[in-house]
Amino acid sequence: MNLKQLSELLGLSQTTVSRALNGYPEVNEATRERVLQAVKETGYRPNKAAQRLATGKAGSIGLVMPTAPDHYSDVHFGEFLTGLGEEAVRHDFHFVIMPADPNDEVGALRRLAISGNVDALFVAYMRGHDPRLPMLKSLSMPFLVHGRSIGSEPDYPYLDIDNEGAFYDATRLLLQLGHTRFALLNGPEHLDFAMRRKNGMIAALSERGLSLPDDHMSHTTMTDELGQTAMERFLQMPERPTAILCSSTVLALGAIRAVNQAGLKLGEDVSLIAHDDVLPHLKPENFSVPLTTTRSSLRAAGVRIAQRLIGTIKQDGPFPEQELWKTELIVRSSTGPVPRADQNLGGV
Amino acid sequence: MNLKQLSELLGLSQTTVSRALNGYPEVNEATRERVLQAVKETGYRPNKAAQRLATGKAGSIGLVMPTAPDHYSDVHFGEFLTGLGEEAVRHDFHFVIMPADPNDEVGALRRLAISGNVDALFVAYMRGHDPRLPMLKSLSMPFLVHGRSIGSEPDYPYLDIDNEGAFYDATRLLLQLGHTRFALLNGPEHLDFAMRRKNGMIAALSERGLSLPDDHMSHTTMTDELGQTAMERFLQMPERPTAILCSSTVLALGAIRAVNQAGLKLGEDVSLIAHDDVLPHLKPENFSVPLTTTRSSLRAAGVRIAQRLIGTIKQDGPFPEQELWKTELIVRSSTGPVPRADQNLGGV
DNA sequence: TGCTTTTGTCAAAGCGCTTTGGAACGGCGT
DNA sequence: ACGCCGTTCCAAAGCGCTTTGACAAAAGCA
Repeated sequence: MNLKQLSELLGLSQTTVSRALNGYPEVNEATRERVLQAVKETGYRPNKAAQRLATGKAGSIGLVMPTAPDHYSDVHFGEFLTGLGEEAVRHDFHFVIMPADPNDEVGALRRLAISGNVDALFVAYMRGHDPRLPMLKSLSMPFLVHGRSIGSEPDYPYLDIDNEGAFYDATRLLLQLGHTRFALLNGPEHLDFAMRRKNGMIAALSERGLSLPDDHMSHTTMTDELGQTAMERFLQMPERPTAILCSSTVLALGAIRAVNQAGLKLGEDVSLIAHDDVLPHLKPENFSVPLTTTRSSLRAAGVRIAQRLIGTIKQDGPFPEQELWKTELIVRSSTGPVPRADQNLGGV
Repeated sequence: MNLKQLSELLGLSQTTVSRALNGYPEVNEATRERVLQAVKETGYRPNKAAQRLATGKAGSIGLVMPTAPDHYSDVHFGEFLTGLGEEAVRHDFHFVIMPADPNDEVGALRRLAISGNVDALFVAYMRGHDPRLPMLKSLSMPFLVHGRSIGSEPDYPYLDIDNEGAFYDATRLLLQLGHTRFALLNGPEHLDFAMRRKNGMIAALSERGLSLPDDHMSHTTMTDELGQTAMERFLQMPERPTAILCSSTVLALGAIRAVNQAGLKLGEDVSLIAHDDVLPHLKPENFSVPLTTTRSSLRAAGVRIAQRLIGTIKQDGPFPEQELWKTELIVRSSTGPVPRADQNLGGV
């Protein structure tokens, strides 16, 4: 069943049917209804290839999937992709994926761009001075990045959350509660978001004349096991930290296991604030001690990025080039005043 | 630059140029050379959409990417995808990916099929009685599965490795070395390959009148941390197992850490055989005690699957419908005779 | 030499859609 | 009655490629 057959069936011209389908104003509402009805009955679906040829739009956005262990072992990426996918399906867009050796991300991105299969590109997992950025800019194809890249000219379209602000605020809260000995469970060190969170934390600390020694930071892939291991190390320190910042609720899950196994009480002996990406299977309010968090939905970011990308392709715009989402600081029970015994002991 | 312009430039007809490009025989070799040369100089690339429209082929294969934590936290999938991608790039094919809620895999697969964006479908991570299979069969679109599905009618095209055989052989080797107390570090219980490996192991054991109690099996996502945890549990048993089978070298990595930390010697106190997917960053011969393995390259499987899928689409066939790859049993130093002290103690 | 094959090339007809430039029609004012 | 406008629809021209059917030119055969 194609447009021609459908239009013959309806006794209309192809033009009219096409316009009815694509929401053009110059077609009678009654006619449009009739067309829509016929589409339902016949199960007509426009041929994608023909649409692509006629419009010059592929209806797809490209992304290269790095096959490095770092990226894969990451439920966060899955959650984000789900958001992207949700919105894409809604507009009948799809993703073209190119698996690539992590050493050849730039090349893979270029190949994807010139393949003619995509209208726009998307990248994530930004690093400092990210080499993909100059490449994308030279490409004359719309693109959007999730996150930012420290050290790069900030003249590219992005969506990011205010990582510095989030961890700055979280640190301030803990400082106000009297804590002076801090530690950080962070994501992989080379990733932009991890750097920014660290910076935000350090900024707040230095306002009080405190610093954060290297051995009080852990940079790992964000799994619960690694969170536990790192936390165990912190807890074995002679002057163990009482205030922990944590880049993910997944890391926090492990960290809290370590706290419990050490016979300590979360929110009393140890205060912890985690960043909450709103993962559906891991709700901070359901932890045995509900978690104080900085919150920003990863899935919502995916939805928004898909929206902007698709909007740009369809030229629905204009969209803001750069969006920086504030996070919410939600106080629950995992934070409390510094324990009496640890007061006035001075910072690390 | 399009075909028309290119042909005018060359003083040839579009037909001839098109034929020269697509390897048809009825064009003079000298002419073909000339065309190819011009393509290089002008950087001409055929318009994908037009090709799709003219040929009816999309030049792409679809896969739904489950966003469940299980699948993501899996370097194995990345390695496999790399193989697929390698071969796809070679033929200028691409993947269309649809991220999907794990509860809606079947629906996502159907949407992908009717979207008109793909010529063929690919699925992996098969489970028993997999509900995707009947759906795919009803679809009149070529598909290929990696793995098999216990409990399903075996009338679908697949590529799988002989998981039963691999673990049967591995178990026999350990039995011949005198071991009687076994344990298994396996992948997620509901996945077909894990079931088959367990079955192969149990088959070999029962030939000697041995069995494998539930607490001597661990079913987890295949990360090194979880391998370590599970192994620690095995080693704390009053009659600790001396022979370990392991579904991945990644699990083995953690397991061996546990062995070392318990002050035991691999290949002497404990023998271990792991399945080796030939992950580039984890070579069994580079372990401090080189690992005895059952080997089958996951990347090679990816390449082969892409070949078959692309071949089917291009009707290059015929390909065998079902392929079952034998694994190699490669003996290195992580296996040795049962320790003297543990001899004749009887199986679990 | 005249005849049939083979070889190398071409013009033109799609593939199924979007979109441009008009045309038919009714309602309005004069 | 006429001309003019806005609305609603249509015919036809692409989009860039593949492929069919035909045709010259070259080659093989008698």
